[in-house]
Amino acid sequence: MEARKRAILKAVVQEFTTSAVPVGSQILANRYFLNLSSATIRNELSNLADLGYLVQPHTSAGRIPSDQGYRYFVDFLMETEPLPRPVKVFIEEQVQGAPADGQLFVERVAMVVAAVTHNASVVSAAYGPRARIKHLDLVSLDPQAVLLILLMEGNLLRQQVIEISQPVEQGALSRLAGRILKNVAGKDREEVGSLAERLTPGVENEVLSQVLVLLDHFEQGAETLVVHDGVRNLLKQPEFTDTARLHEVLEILEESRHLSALLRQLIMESDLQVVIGSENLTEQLRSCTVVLTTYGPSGRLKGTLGVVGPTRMQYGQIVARLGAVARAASQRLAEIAS
Amino acid sequence: MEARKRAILKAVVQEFTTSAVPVGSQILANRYFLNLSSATIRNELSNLADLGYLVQPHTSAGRIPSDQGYRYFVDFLMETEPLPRPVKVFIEEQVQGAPADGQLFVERVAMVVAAVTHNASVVSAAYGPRARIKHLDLVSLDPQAVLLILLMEGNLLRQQVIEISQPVEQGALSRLAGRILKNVAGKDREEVGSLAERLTPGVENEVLSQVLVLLDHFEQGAETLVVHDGVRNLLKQPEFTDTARLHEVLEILEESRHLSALLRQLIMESDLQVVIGSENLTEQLRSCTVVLTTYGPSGRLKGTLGVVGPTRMQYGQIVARLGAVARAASQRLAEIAS
DNA sequence: ATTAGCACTCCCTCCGCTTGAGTGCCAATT
DNA sequence: AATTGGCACTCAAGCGGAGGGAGTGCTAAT
Repeated sequence: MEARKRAILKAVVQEFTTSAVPVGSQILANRYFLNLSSATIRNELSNLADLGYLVQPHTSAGRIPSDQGYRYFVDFLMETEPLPRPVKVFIEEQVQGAPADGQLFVERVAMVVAAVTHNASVVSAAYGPRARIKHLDLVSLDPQAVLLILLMEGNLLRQQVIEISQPVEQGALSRLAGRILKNVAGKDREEVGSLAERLTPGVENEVLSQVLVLLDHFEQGAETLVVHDGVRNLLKQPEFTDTARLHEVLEILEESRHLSALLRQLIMESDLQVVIGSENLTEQLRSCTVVLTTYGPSGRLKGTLGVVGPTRMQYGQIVARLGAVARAASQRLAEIAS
Repeated sequence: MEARKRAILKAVVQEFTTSAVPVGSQILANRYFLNLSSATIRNELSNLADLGYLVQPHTSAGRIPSDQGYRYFVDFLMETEPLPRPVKVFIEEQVQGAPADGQLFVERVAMVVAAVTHNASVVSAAYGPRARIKHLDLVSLDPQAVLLILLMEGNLLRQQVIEISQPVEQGALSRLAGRILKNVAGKDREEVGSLAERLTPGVENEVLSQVLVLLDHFEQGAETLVVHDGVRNLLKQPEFTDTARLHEVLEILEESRHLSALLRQLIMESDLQVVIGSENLTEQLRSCTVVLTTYGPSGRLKGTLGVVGPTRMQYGQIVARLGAVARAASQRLAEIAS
């Protein structure tokens, strides 16, 4: 595309993302292209519309970017905005002070993302199929019931009540837990699996197989480790004055099953993903953009962190800020979840 | 108030809560009072309005209940609806199958409340100042840093990184944890506090004082243990077609600090609380009703569970269903968090 | 290739009109 | 004395047309 067309497309996106009003040739000529007349710009706009980058809400209105227009903008024209000092400070303070607890950590990060992007945020805990067991403990509830406590890398803590075939009292349980831990500490799902196969039946094996169940549960059910925040930010956007739109989005956000599926399917591919409007496979998100990136202290451990908002969002700013939060979160997690 | 006035007020509330349209004398005469003329009912409606139980949106409209009208209805006229069989089954299945983990348990309960009341739900974890320590463990991170894991009654699990003054390796840590646990198991904040005072300085005391910090943190920061769900249900209600209203409510729901403060202040007083519209001390909830009740396996351990919705809600149904969830949750918690 | 000029389109807002549901009151009825 | 039918009155909501204005597309001139 010629340079001038690109410049005009860029101007349209920038103008529209801040004003939310379809932008006309006059405004572009006055604010962005002082050396061109509005008529020239009209011709270019018309061309850009023919090419599919812009659309007109109705005949006598200005232009707004199509999904394809936003796509071109994000791929070729967008400049990531430098972080304003206060935003940088806010992110660092909040994330550096985030609790070690995996669940609380995720909630904190979601809060920060929502605050700095002024959109809804979505964050999943750092986990992965090769995550290692960090600690394990057994607590006696009644003679045959035991609470299994499992701490994974990323400081994800889970508990599960398990039944054992013969009564064991707390002292023996603690020793058993210590013995098992020696074998499984630092191991991942697969390694523990092969360990369990080699073990003769007995209480130790019963516990191990439950550990496996819990690990698998972790894996599929990353659902429980996805949180969202900042829905209130969406309410301020004109595209959500119609509550029907918002209802669709909330259906996704409040159903963590859907949400985790969405994240998993998207984040496979690359480190920064911008999914614009109709590019979304999820029906309910067709009028939204989802921006996702990953964070994590290591290659094994990956969490997702993202933004959900109207397709009209300030891409440059949001990508920059999301990246900053991701870096801070990775760093903090390396400290506390080593 | 005379019986007939009460009957008419009751009819107005019932009609309005389902239709969301101001109710006129005609409809009442036709559907509820076949032996009275609409003129008679008009007189009664006029009286009820003078008494402050009803208001008129405008001169030539029907009547809607005022906050005072709803208050009278809830105090004297409401009949708790019997649970439909499928609802009963749903509640029991979902709550019986709720995970042992305190956090996940709360999330499950919030989902159930939202589903059966068709409103937004708010649930806090079962906790109290006299909650007892159930288990405690120490995990070595690096030589001087230790992860303290604390399991409380109600299966609330928290972790905190603590610094110790001299390096201790994992084996010794585990023995130390066992020793401390012997002393603190089954004790509450106060008992652990007096224990710590009697202890000579040393690593054991350092750990104990951190346990106290964590317990205090639990206490004030019940904030982290309040979840909400079902905001999407509110979007279907005509009173929230204006997004400004919804924004106010979301400000409260999404700020868990506010939310926990709200719950704490409300639930002090009685076991079932219905706070209607302007009765709310919280500015942003002035057009909402909050219905709260408590649940818990014991007197020591109390959680809150509630509904936030428009003042026009089906009080009888919601109170009944909330109660059913509370009972199921108490029972389930007694099983798993003994 | 650019631009001034101009007719044209169409949304938006305002205004007045009509409709209809509902009220309040009065006089008649039981 | 309570109830009721009758009736004038009120006001929101829906409809349709007029006017304004922002913006376009086209044409002809530069």
